[in-house]
Amino acid sequence: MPIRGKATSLDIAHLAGVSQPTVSRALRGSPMVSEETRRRVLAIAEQLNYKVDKNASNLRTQHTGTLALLFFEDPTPDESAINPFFLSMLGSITRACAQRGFDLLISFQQLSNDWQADYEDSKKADGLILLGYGDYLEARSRLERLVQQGTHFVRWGAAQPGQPGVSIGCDNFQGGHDITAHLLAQGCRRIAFLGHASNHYPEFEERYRGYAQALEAAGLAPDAQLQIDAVTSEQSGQEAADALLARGVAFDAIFGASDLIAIGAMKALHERGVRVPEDCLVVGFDDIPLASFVNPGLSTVQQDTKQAGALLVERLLQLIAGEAVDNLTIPVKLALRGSSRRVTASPEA
Amino acid sequence: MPIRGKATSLDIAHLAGVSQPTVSRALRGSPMVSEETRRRVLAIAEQLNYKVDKNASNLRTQHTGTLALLFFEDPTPDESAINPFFLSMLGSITRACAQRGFDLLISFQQLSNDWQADYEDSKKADGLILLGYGDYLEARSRLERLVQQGTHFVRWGAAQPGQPGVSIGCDNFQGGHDITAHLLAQGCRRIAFLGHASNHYPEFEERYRGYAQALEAAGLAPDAQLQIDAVTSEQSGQEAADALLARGVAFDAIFGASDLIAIGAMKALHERGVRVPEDCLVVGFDDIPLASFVNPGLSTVQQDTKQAGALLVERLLQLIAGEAVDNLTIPVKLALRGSSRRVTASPEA
DNA sequence: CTGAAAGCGCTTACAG
DNA sequence: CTGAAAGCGCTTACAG
Repeated sequence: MPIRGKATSLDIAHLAGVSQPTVSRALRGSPMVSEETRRRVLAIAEQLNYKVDKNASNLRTQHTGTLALLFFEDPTPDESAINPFFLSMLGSITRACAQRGFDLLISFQQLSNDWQADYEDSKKADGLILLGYGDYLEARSRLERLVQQGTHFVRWGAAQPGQPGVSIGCDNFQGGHDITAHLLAQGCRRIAFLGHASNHYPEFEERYRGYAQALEAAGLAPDAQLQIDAVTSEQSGQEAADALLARGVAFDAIFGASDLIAIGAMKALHERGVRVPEDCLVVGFDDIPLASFVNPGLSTVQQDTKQAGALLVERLLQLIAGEAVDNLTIPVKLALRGSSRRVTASPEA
Repeated sequence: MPIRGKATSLDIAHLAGVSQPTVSRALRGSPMVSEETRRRVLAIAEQLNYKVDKNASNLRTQHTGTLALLFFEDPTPDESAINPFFLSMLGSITRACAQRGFDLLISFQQLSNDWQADYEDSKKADGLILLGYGDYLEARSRLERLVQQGTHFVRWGAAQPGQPGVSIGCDNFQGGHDITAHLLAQGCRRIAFLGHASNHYPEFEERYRGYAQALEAAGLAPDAQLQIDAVTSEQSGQEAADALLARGVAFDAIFGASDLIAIGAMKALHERGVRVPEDCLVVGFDDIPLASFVNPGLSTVQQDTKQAGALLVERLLQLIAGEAVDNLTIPVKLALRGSSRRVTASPEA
């Protein structure tokens, strides 16, 4: 038994009086090994605290048992500010990986100039999970390159026809529709939309389309004066709400394309003395943990991150196994709180 | 040039008309290769989109270029609820790793029964970063085993004499002292401490000791009636505050041993009609993002997670390089907000 | 059920 | 400056 350095399967073989391949078989639970031999090998392995060398076995088998998670967010000013929604996803993805016996390698793409970081090419991972709302049109060519290289990957985001690779996303359209219908049911007629509504941000665009359809179903036309661009950050939401106020147009509700936008907007309204929900209802999208903490609580569209993480991992594994995998859209539901509760009586904290 | 499968260094060697070791040297920037050869090799490698097989090179060199981050929290009821403080750490650790060219493997220990998951033994990582506030006495034997096995690791937490391995932590004592002194300066005399104050939770214990010393410096004695056990969660903080109220003892401030505890306590106070800060000041510890969002904003002790993450990685790398590394304590500072602002005039939102 | 042999794709002395 | 050789620690046909 070697004092220095970790034990190898050969050490165990010597001690057990068998060949090294037999040790390998015993350890991997092969049926081609007698019970007695297996027991002996296992006991010695345990005693030596032996662990299979992953590099050696990966090299031999040509797969890694590892998935890589790549965040490709727009670079944020404060680098520690990861979008809280993706943080929730991180948790569920980590768990899904662990349950299936895979390790997770994570990376933030801001730092890396070679985009997909070649995790799969360099045999560090069997496949990639892509997370992030950046400019889709910019990302698109990179996705195409991944497809072309035969890289296995799944992406969280709007599933659209003709797009490269496999996407899994929530039903942004339905979510946008339902939350808008909710505002309409509260009596709102002038609902502002804060967020990009272009094909650069397909998730937001879908939410906008749902918003527009709900309006039209109620006999209202979307008013361009009530839409202001914004990306997912509090700061951006605050600026957008300020810009909306500066336009001087009337509005009775704000739909933030993400919770961060909505929360930033609430802050702006508060600073200008516009009361939520008395003077203006506010809703968001995502249901990040913060949504239930702001005052009043933010009504929003809830994405099931637990299910999403599990599905991303499951589908990626299918892809790696060579199965065909389709895009997938996950249903959403509303989480209604104080920010969209029409008050008729006297306000209370 | 092979159509199927990734290119290897041998493929490149054939195409460049050199031996395979020469390709390896050229790619790794060895000075023992002529400029002309290097250029030729590099060009072909690029064209073939060649990437070094990490398993092969790791196996050969016997290190991985990967660090593993292990969360060992007490299992939480809602599994997606990772302590937000550690989430901030995750961000800064990821960045520090990337800057130094290391990959990060992450794992949540709740799922794994073999504790340190043997990342280093199985050659998946060169070293471990341990993150989590669990029961220290339970963790201790495991830390000892890691030391005994010669595993390289650093741990975030209270640095105490005689403890196994290297710990890096913030100055919990000073933080507890300073925030308590702040409350005293606001005129508080009956300050409750919500959180465990035993050696099972050394970080909390240190914060408690700082609290006690500040009280004593002001001529006050810590009152056991004003201390209630709690772990880091909103729920636990809420229960602790309820228990405090149930005791019927007078208090004019609450020091939550973590922000989550403090925020839970604020919720409990609010439900009982106790106003913050009019009737009772509240402070926490950590400065999680949520702290500035609750209403009123939570005064707290700020830990510099950016610096902490960088230091954890730096020290771990030193350890791996065989250097001696000491425990380290990072200074803290106060982040004062509305929850500890004594109001004399009329209250306002 | 077990062993001898080959090979995964690199890196690194060792010669020249 | 370059090549032939060895070997990192496994897994998997191939024989028996």
